[in-house]
Formats: sequence, structure tokens, C-alpha cells
Amino acid sequence: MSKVELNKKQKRESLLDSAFDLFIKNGINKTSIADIAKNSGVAKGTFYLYFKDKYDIRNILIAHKASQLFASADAALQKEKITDVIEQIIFIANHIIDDLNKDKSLLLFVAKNLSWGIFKSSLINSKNYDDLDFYDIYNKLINQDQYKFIDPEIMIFMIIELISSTCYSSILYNEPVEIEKLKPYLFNSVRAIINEHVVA
Amino acid sequence: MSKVELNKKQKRESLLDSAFDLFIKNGINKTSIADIAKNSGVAKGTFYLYFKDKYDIRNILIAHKASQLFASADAALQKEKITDVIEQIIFIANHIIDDLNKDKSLLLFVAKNLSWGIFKSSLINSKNYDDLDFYDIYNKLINQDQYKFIDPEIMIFMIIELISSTCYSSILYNEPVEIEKLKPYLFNSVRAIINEHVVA
Amino acid sequence: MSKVELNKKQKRESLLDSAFDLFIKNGINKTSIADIAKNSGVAKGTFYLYFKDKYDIRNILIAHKASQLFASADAALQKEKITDVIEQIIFIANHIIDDLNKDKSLLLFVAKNLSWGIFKSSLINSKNYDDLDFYDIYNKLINQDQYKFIDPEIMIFMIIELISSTCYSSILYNEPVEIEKLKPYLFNSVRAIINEHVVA
Amino acid sequence: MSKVELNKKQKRESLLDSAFDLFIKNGINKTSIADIAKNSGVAKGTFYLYFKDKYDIRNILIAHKASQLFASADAALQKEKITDVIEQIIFIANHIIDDLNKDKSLLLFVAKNLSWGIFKSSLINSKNYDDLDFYDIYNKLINQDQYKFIDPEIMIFMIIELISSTCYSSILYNEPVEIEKLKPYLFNSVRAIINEHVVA
DNA sequence: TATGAATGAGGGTTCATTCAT
DNA sequence: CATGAATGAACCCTCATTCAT
Repeated sequence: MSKVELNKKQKRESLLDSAFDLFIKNGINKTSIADIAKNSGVAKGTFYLYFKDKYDIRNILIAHKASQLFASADAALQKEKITDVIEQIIFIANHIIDDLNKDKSLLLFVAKNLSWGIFKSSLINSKNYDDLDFYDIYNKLINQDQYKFIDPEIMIFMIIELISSTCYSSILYNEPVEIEKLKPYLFNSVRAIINEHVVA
Repeated sequence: MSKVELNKKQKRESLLDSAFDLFIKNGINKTSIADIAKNSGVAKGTFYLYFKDKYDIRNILIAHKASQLFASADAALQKEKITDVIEQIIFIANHIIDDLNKDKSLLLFVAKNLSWGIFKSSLINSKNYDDLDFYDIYNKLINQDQYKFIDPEIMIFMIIELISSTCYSSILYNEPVEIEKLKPYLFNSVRAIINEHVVA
Repeated sequence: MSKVELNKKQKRESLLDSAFDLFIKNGINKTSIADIAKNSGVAKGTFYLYFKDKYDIRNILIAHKASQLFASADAALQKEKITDVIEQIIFIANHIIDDLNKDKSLLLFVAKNLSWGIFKSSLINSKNYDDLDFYDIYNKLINQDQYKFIDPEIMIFMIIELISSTCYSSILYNEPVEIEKLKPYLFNSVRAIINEHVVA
Repeated sequence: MSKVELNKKQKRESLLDSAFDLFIKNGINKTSIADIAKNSGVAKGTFYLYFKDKYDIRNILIAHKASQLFASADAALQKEKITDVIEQIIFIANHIIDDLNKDKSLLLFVAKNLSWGIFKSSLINSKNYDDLDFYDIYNKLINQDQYKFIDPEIMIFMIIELISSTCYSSILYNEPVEIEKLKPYLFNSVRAIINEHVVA
């Protein structure tokens, strides 16, 4: 990679970092492109050399952060000796929830913005700009040979939507209950959802 | 109610209607207070006599629209002869999904903005400005004597979050599948969630 | 006229004056709306309460200034005892040329921007915002009973286009000759054009 | 011409072509130097190696296009057997008008920007970058021995200004009449202008 | 109560120009 | 000669909010 290309990559990443910080601190609506550029130490016009607008950078960030959450959970999973795939999924879910619980700003950002569409594009593009093998993690779970799932994509979809929407309220506002009290019910529900999709 | 009070109530409702129309037509970010006032035939300053800002009127609308969805579903339920409470819940869920499927703008508006907090305040305030006995409907379901539920609030919370978040993607983008294909899985999951909360 | 309405009229005129000054001094491209507002002592946003954009105010100004030129020439004509309509037209042309020669900035502004479309809309709208009876002057020339003109509109069109385009170069750059040397040829040409349209 | 020089000439012409295309498609104000460079397949900085700015390239283009119009008309004239010089001028005028009528974008571009100054510099520089002997054509018309003209430059000036300004409105907007209806009056006026300059 | 003119900060975006490579 | 990343001033326009009427 040439010096110029390296420089460009650094600028891009600096902008992404700045945007993330500001989105989390002030929210997207109250973050201006001028803020992002200033925070990143570049001129306002430079922003437009790398991103189309605020929502472009937001989508990239969401995908990126979601990938990181999964990758981190998967890395932790590898250190455990959990053989049952259903329990692996629960483990990953739990790990992600704990991560989000530790970093409520991240939760606020991801949950408010994550949609299935972005999640899937994140899956597909996970190899472009970072080395997270997000897609591999996903595939590994789906295509193992312990269970045979019917419509595994729908299953994953429902699990992710259930977890992300319930955690949002529970972690941020303790509504209707705090997260640790919610977890047992939540994981039972996840197990129930999985069971519906398992072929005997 | 005096003539003046009546006039004020009409203005308030006219503003709510205008705001709703514009929110679903153009989105909240692209709706200005000037738009709402103009659409409602009052002066800009008048808006501030009734509402604090755009987000104030939004929250009131979400609660209002959510109430309507439940009331409509409950009214339909009364015409059916469904005795089992679990099936009553499924019926209501299905009815609301169908309503949202018919009115995608409403879905876009409600799902993007509905949070458990707003939902609960909507429950509590349902008697203030309209005659929907939303709170009664809710209570009727929870406190019947057919089943005994553990943590019924958590149960309802999880059902609502699961349905609203999955429907959003499915109805609007057919992702990961169209709503009719999703429904069987979704209702099975709802049943599973309920079952976890039923005391034998 | 209420106090508010009077205030509004004054603001509008103040903006028109400021815009004209700046257009003449710096050109339209180099005049910003911020400049106009500032020069006029109002806030930037106020501009948009009165005009759509820079080009809106420009068109209004051109029509306005063109009207003034004609009105001034007509007023001078009334003090002369010129009975022949053709010589009346020449007198008006000459008067306008002299005015433009005295105020080269005005020439720069009007000639660069005057088009037949604007001229005609100026004719029609001349009664809206000022008391110049531009339309009456025009009609008086066309519909007298001394001569009968064929296609008088085409005649006027050609005269105006010929004069405005040749004066531009001659007055501003003395190209191909200075205006006083051009005038005899120009007026002869105008007479020739008129003669083509006179029915014997 | 060396290979390098040839390459440079090609770049220059490519930039001119691109600029012309964009000027007539989007107008000068809405054409950026970045657009021109991109359209021409060179880097932005390269533009500045050949031209000073947008207005530099515009002036060159106007002169160039005006030359082409005259050259094309003159070429057509050579195929006709028109001996009378006045009718030759009318023929050229008519030919140019027809060309502009066929290519309204060209008219828009030339008429909005052509000034006598540019026209003359175009005359003088016509030999620099292309092989159009524009100057020769001009001289041929002026210095024939059929008629003797007084102030022939003024005559040509007035003819050109009259035609270009009236055609603009007539061809583009059919105002005050369409071009074919205007032509008889216009050519009569041209003849009248010429006659004023002919020495008996 | 109701109005709507006025504000002016602030947002997004463009672009001519430079300069290190 | 050629490049194109970077600049940052400048621009247009919106809009929540105020306040005199």
C-alpha cells in the first residue's frame, strides 16, 4: 500500500472514529458533519471525499460495530467448551448483551439503528474494510451438523430482533425489569424459538 | 364544555392530525413546526400554546395510534367466539399486524418510535384525551382467570417487542421473508413465550 | 395600510435597493443573499420572506428599472412639442440612451439581463408595486392614430433589441465606436425599422 | 509536431470539447472545473496547465463557435451563385440563423455570451488554433468593389447585434413571434441598415 | 388567546485552487 | 507534465423560537 493510500485509509478511519464518538455522545441528529470533520482534524470538505453524508457513515458504523460485537462474542466462545449449538447461540447472545450492558452508549447507537437490512449488508461486506470474519461466524452457526434447522435465516432474524429490542428498554431504562431479571425469560424464549426451527 | 374550551380542543386535535399526516408523509425530521401549523390552519406561534415541541406531539401521537390499534383489534375480538386467552392474544396480534400491513406508513411511524416507555404511558393516559379504554383491554387480558401468568408484564413486553421489530422488516422490506410467511413462526414464538409464563 | 404592512413594504423596498446597489457594484454572481440582507439591515432569513432567491429579486429589479427608464423618458417627452410619432420614439430612445450613458452601472445591469420576456412581464405587472404607468406609455405609442403599424409588437421588439445590444458595447467599451458617433446610424436604423412597419 | 506537443494539443482540445458540452448542457454557472476535467479524462490540476479559469475557456469557445458558424455559412455561400453582396450578407445571416435554430443549445451559449469584443478578438485570432479563415471571409465581404460602404465595421456590428439579440428570443421562446415569421422583417431591417451605409 | 414577521445560528454542500507526489 | 487529495471559505437555505401587535 502506497503512502498516499495509507494516508487515505487513516483519514477514513479517523472520520469513522470521530463520527462514532459524536453519535454516541450527542446523537446523530445533533452531530453535524462539521463536528465530525473538526473532531477528526480534517477540513469539512474532506468528509465528502470519503462519505456521501451522515447516514452513509452511520450505516457503515452500525455494521462495523455489530460485527465487532459478534466477533468478540465468538472469540470468547472459542475459549469455552460448549458443544451444544443451541447453548453456543445462548452464549453468544449473553456475551453480546453483557457487552452492551457495559457500554450503554453503544447499545443506544446500535439498537436504535440496527435493521435486518443493515445487518445483512454488514454480513456480506464484513470482509471489505476490516478483518472480522463475521460471515464465517454466522455460517458456522447455521451450517453445523448437530442440528438441522428449518429456515435458519428466519430463526436468526427473530432472535436478533427479540434480543435487540428487549435489551434496549431493559438495559437503558430497566423497563419493564432490569436486564438480569429479564435474561432467564429471554433465553427461554430464544430456546423456544430455536426449537421451533429444529428438525427432529 | 364551554365554546372556548371546545374551540381549543378542536385546535389541539387539528394540530395532532396535521402532525400525523406530515410525519408519515415526510418523516419527523423533514416535518417542521411551520408545516404542521400551516397544514392545520393556525399560526406558527399557536403551536407552542398546545405543545412543547415536535417530539412532544410525536409521543402523544404514538400513544394515541398504538391505543387505536389495540382498541380496533379488541373490538374485532369481541365479535369472535374465541374463548382461549392465548388464542385471544394471537388474534389481537394478528389483527394488529394486518392493520399495519394495510397501512405501511402507520407501521413506519409506530414501529420506529414505539418504546416500552411510551407504550406504558399510553396505557396509563389512555383515558385522558380519547375514549379508548386501552387500559381496560390490557387488564382484561392479564387478569382473567383462565390462566395464571408469572410476570405477565414481561410477557406482554416481550411479545410486543418481538412482533413490532420483526414486522417492521418483514412488512416494509419483505426481509427476511414476507409477512405471511413469517406469521406461522412468529405466532409459534408468541405461544412459546406465553407458555413460559403460564403456571401449570 | 396598517403599521405592519407599511413596515413590510419598507423592508421589501430596502431589500430591492440593497440588491440593486450590490448587483451593480459587484455583479450578480458575486453578490450573496447574505450581502443583500446585511446591506439592508435585516437578518438573512428575512430575505426569504420576501423573495424566492437571487434571481427572483433580479427579475423584479430589471422590470422595475426598465419601467423607470421609460417613464422618465416619457415624462421628458411630455415637455417637448414633438408631434410626429416616429420622432417621439426616437426621442424616447435617445433619452433612454442618455440615461444609460450617464449611469453605466445601470446599463450593465439592465442590458445584460433584459430579455423580451422580462420586458413584457414588466409591462404587464407595472401596476403592481409602483405607480409607473408603463403599460399606458407603451399603448399610447402603439395605438395612436397618426400611423397605422403592421405588427407593432415586432417593431418595438426589434427596436429595443437593436438599441440595447448596440448601446451595451458602444457605451461601455466604445466599441466599435463611441455612442455619440453611433447614434446617427442607430437612429437611422430605427427609422428604417419603423418605416417597414408603417402602412402607407 | 513532436509526440509530446501532439499529446498536449489533444488534451487542450479535449478540455475545450468537454467544457462546451457541459456549458450547453448545464450552463456555465453550473459547470465546475472538476466536471470539465472529469469529462475530459484528465486530473483537475491539469486543467490549470492549459487554461486560467472557466471564463478563459468560455471566451475561447465562443470565438471558436462563432468562427465555425461563419465559416459554415461562407462555405455554403460558395456553392450558390449569388453575386450581389447585400444578398450575400443576407444569405450568410439566414444560414447562421438556420444553424442556430437547429442547435438551440449553441444559440443559448453563443448569444448569451457573444460580445463585440469577443467577436473581434475571434476575428483576429482565428488563425491561431484552427484553420478557419474567418478573417478572410470578413474582409472579403467588406472590401469588395461592388459597393462602397461607409463605416462598414459599424454596419456589421449593428447587423450582428440585431440578429443575435432578436434570434435569441424568437428561436428559444417564440417571442414575440417564431423565427420564420420574424425573418422577413429582420432581413428587411438588415437591408435597411446596409443601405444606410452604402455610398451611392 | 392568537398571530406571523423577524431572527440568526447552524446545517449541508460545492468548488476553485494548491501542492506534494 | 500530470495527478488528485486536501483545503476551507463561501454559499444557499431552513427552522425553532420569540415577541410586538
